Amino acid sequence: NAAIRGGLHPKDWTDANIVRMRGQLKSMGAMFDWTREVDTSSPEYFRWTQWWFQQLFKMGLAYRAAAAANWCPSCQTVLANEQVVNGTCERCDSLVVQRYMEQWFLKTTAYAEELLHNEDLDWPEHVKTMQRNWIGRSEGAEVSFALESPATAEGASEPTDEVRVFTTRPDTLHGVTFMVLAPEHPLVRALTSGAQRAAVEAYVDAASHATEIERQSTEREKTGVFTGSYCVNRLTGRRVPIWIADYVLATYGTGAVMAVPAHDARDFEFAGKYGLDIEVVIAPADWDGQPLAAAYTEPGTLVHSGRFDGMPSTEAKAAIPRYLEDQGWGKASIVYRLRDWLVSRQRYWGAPIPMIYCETDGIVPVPEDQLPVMLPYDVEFKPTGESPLARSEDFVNVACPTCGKPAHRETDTMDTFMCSSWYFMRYPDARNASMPLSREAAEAWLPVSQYTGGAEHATMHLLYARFFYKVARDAGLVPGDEPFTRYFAQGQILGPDGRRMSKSRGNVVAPDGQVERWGTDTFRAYLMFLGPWEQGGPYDVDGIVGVWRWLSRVWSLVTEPPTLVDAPDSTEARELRGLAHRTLAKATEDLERYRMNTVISGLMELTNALQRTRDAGAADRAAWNEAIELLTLMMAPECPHLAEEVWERTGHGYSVHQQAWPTPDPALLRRETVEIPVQVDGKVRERLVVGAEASEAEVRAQAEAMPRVAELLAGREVARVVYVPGRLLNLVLR
RNA sequence: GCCGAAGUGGCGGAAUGGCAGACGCGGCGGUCUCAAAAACCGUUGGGGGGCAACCCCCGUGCGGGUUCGACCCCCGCCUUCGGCACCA
Repeated sequence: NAAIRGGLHPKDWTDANIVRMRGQLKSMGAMFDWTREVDTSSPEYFRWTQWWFQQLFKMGLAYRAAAAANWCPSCQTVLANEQVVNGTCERCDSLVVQRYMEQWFLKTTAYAEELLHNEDLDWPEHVKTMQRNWIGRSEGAEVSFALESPATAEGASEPTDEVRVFTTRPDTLHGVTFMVLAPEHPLVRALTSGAQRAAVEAYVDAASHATEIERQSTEREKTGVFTGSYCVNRLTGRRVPIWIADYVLATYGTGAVMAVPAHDARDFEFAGKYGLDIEVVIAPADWDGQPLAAAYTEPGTLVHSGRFDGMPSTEAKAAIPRYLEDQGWGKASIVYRLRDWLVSRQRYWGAPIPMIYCETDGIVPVPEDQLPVMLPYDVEFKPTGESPLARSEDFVNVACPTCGKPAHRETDTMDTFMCSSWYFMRYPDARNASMPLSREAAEAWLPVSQYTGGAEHATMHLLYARFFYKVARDAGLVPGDEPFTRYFAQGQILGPDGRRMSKSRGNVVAPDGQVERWGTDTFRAYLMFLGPWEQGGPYDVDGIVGVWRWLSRVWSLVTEPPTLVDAPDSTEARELRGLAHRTLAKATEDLERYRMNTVISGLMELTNALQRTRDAGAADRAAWNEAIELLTLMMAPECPHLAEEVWERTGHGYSVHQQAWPTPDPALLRRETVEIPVQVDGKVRERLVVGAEASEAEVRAQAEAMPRVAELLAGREVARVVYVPGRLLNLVLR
């Protein structure tokens, strides 16, 4: 889309961006091993993305199925969700419809259970929670309801005599009074009676214009239409009307739900609105046999449930599915909210899907020695009504690898998430021309010990990458089970408009201007100083001059030092060394937690103290040199260029970046005296300087001797004394 | 709507049960300068009192709670941001 807007070919635009961003990364002093650079849009890389696709196909993890895509009838093209605005096309305002076509899926659900278990990963808890909720495991039962007369589902050849539903409440099965299918359910057309046809078709059409987010809104009023057909609850023999409603999604469970209005709030509301029966089957403890005023969703005792009467509902959740299984009417079942991954894109700019369709041999992978399937450069990539590659006859027409007869290539390309799901597995062996990576390289480097990326990737990229890694493991390519043992979710620097910087929004601000004006070290340190790394915020360079001033002060300390004398036991010398080591202790701790902003502020404080010492005229030689040396070492990660220069000027050899991170001296961390607040009834009234190890009695006596404290205590009785050594004293009055 | 996160001076933020506002920007006052910029020094949450050293009250989105003590923990709300499967 950016290329179309800019009137450029996507490849030229991408290549230009790569050159530019490579330069930006280097200008910012980012240190990478460039021999391992990977470009996911290069044939050397996407050859292996295609190899992965075939690997998944051979492992039975890739399959074709019909799936909906947003379709603009006027532009004749598939739209991304982002391009659909209020149900209409962002380009031409036409009403967007759902168009069904055969597309490729990857079986992410095959790994749902394993992906759910992320508790041992050293990742932020909120990201792990989001993933678990996204995968959304639900335990329940799949239950078969008998159709009154057989019906043929869309796309099926044989009629069926049942509708299957998934429910998390099998204990309420005897209270089913209606059934609801998703409007897209394949049986809808067959089950619709003549009298209901117009209403059902209108409803299905309306539902195709609503987004999934709208349909799942719990505030939106539930609507639905009766199909005119019935099915039978095998357990009770009850005749159950079949409805359709858009709050039921075709993509979850079986795309059909049984409705128990007495024990589900949504069903209760729906039954009330359409005058459907409400049958109580779980009795609350104090139930008087009267109709319920609202759905009762808590545990209780089964009633009107035949052989299960009197059973606690918690027990019935297991007993009823067991019974269903014995009868052949259903079974206990677990479903996941997670869906299989649709990877087909009807777009030009992507890795071609390396498959061939032959009338005789069906779906045939392109032979491995013919990979990569190249993406032709000279193709009309603007929207035309079909996949752009389908218009290139040279691309489409191919001999079947099996029988040699004319066949045609798949013309869809892969979701770019495919390319980004395994790139980190390529870094260990980026130039390997015979396989995606060797086992030796994988053993040496994987899994990734520290991964970093925005939390916006929590449920998609990070989950796809975990899926890919497990597939790679099962293919014997990589060690371990997880790609990223440790992960840090950085915040995002937003555009000046406060929204995410994005090529499609056009609000991207490049760092070049600031690097040019202030230099790399100032810009780097400023980015770190802006705020907590996991937080992010709007891009705003107003404060950058403060970092520039700081670095200028550091420079002046080195070029214009004080007169150095030998006075190692002076108070000033001891205080300077103590401050330097306390700063080091804090920086060490902060760096481990990636709190770069407080590392910088600590270094600024140390610099300010050094400047005060310098301005006083003279300093102890050893203490001064030690403080400057520690400051330089602590600055090396943030301001690598200035740190190197200072390192050399203070008489050290090359290089500061080859020094070990220093260790604080514990003896210097202890303060001899501390100032603690004296509180009376929780309010600070005085401050007291005491020895760090002073006892409660000692401190209390000193505090009570202070005139203001004595005044506040006059005539009152101290009921309680709270003393936290080194922190505070609190005198609580009666 | 659902899932996740965040709300602190004019601004970015610090403090994760113990002195709210470290560090920095900006503002104000000053030094230097013919002047301006830059640089440097001082000052800076709001309100009130005192000639003054200082003192008092209020204050971390809103309402409640726990605690000697709450920005921090608990309950309920509000707002903003991220994600919601074709932006990546």
